[in-house]
Amino acid sequence: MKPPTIFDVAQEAGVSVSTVSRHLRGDRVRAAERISRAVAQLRYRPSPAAQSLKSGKTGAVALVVPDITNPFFAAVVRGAESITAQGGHTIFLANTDESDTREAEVVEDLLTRVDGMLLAPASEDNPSPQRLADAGVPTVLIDREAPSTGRFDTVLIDNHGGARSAVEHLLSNGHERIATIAGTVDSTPGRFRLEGYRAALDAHSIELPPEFVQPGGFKEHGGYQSMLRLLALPDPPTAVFVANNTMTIGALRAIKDIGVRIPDDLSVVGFDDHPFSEILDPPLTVIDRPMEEQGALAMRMLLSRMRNDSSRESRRVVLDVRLIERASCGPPRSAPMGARRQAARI
Amino acid sequence: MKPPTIFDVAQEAGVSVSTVSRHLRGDRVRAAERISRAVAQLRYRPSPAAQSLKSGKTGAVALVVPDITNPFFAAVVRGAESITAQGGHTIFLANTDESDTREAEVVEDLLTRVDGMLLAPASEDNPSPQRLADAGVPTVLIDREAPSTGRFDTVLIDNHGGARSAVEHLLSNGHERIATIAGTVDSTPGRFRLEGYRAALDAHSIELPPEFVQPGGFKEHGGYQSMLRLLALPDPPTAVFVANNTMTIGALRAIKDIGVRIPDDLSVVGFDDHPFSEILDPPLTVIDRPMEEQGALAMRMLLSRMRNDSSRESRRVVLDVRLIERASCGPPRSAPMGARRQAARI
DNA sequence: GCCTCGTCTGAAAACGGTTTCAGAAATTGT
DNA sequence: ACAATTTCTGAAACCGTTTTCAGACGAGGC
Repeated sequence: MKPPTIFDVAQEAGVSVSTVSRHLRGDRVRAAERISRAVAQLRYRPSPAAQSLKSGKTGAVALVVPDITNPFFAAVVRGAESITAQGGHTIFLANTDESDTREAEVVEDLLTRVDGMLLAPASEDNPSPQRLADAGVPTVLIDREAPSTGRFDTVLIDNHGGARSAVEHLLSNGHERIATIAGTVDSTPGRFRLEGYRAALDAHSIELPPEFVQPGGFKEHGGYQSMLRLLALPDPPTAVFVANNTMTIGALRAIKDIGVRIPDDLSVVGFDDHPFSEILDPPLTVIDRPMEEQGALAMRMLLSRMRNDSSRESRRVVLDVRLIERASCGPPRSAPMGARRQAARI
Repeated sequence: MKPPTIFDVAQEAGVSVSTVSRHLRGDRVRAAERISRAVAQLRYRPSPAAQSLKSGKTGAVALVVPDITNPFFAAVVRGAESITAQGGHTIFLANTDESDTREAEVVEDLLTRVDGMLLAPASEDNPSPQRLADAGVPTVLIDREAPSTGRFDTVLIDNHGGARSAVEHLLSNGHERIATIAGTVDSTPGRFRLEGYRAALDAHSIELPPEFVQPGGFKEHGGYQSMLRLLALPDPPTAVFVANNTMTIGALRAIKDIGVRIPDDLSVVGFDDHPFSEILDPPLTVIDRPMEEQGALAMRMLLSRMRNDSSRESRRVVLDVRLIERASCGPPRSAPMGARRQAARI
């Protein structure tokens, strides 16, 4: 009934527990054969609790994300998991629901149960990374920075550049009235994507009506409402850059409800690709990034950091993004013929 | 540097470790005030390793799924997580990549680290549930059964009824040449959805050409290939029931590539709803089910089972599904006028 | 003021491993 | 065959908690 202990194995094999322990850890031992048989027969597995009590290591890492149902974070989890699958670490997963207080709770709880943590903080000014640093838990931040606290290993993507190239794609199609549905501004992706958007317009000296920046909060409903507001404007935009995947769904739903046509009436660029993007009508132009790679890289950095005893100085990696051109962008209705012709050639 | 132990707290508060332990577990203690202060000041947190060594409980549950990037399983994880968030259990997550051998590995590894397990087995005849039963780990199966072994608590959905109502919806639109892209037949959902499909056709005495059942393996690529084969048939179907979400994406991509139009040339019903389903053109008719609820319910059953010391006999819960009618189904091209008119009224 | 009773306390023994230490056995060299 | 090594072994300490077991202390009854 009760799981067998190392003592049972020792007894079965007629040796001391020390010998069994040594054999299991790889030492040469005379009774190796008998011990292996006893282990197999009793189906013995060492107790992780006892092992980690002695060693101080838990053999586990935590992975804390704002929302596992977001395909991006699901991909990150998968990428991270594919790395640990080899190296014998198991993964604790926790959702924070984009809430700082919930994040503080789960971090506090996980703190003692893991050897390291992969964290996508809910906001930039939240205290979790600092807490982890204080507790001496190796930590790698994913997708979001913690500028208030010290340096952390971080795996980001080029949010600024991605947003900028999205907007530039729209500009090159002849658009000038380009709006954005922005994410939460106190998160790294939200902030930089908004800045990239602004920078692109700035570079082309295009004035930006304040109502062209709509807060969508990275939520589908926010994207829906924002798009509704944009389309209700007396002088609506001819193109919209939507700053993440879930808001894009909401925005497209609003567009569908209103009856606006893409790309004839409105051009749209989203952020983050999805298998569905390709089969929408029209297929959606998006900024794509290596999602699983981002999770895998973060996990590799975490494992390395856990080995190197936190001596090495912290690294900040920025992954490249790329524009996937599909058919959701075209020239604006009132565009000069040049741009219209140019777009038609694509 | 090193985390403080209960001994440090005892020293700081000027009492014995026993007293500290008692206070933390809720006993009335004279030095309660001083101890609390010492705990707060040292930021003491009991070591889970030591606690579980003593108690035999780990305070963790495992959640083993075939593919976390499948939105269904992501939703299940979220639902399960929302339950444990209250009750103080943390979640180990593992992916099996739909592989029996990988599943055996992770189950074997997790076995000793958790008090209970939520498992969506990769196939129906795999040995993991039996192994868990042998080891005395409370287990609840999600979405997939283990008929070979004994009874387990299981949370299923009405796959048979869902498939059947999907096909009946197509029949009521006047279709008679209805194909299916089936999942892996040795999994519960794959098996029952196929049977439900067959049952519906049988009930209407419709003969079924063998090539109308295409194996898609629950993968996007399989859905793509299957749809290509169906459309290349000399006498192709006028409607297709696709047995899961990922295959549906592939199938729709094939349809788009070929240039077939929905629902004019082909009607389609998918299994599992998705935010994107509504904004496809045309919006996709699907069988929907309570995904997060399925995860939450499974977790509730697991926690209950963990309390009741596995005495109670096992329960098998089947959740209802429902058809969401959208615009991807219409009468077949060659349908009799009656059906065509009837469909138009909808 | 003394005895009894109940409450609170600290020492010590687990829990199941790993690791140090010293001694036993096996090996080598002569 | 004996000493000097080397390899292997078991006893015991330890990791940080919880829990049992007595004993100390204070309160209440006579």
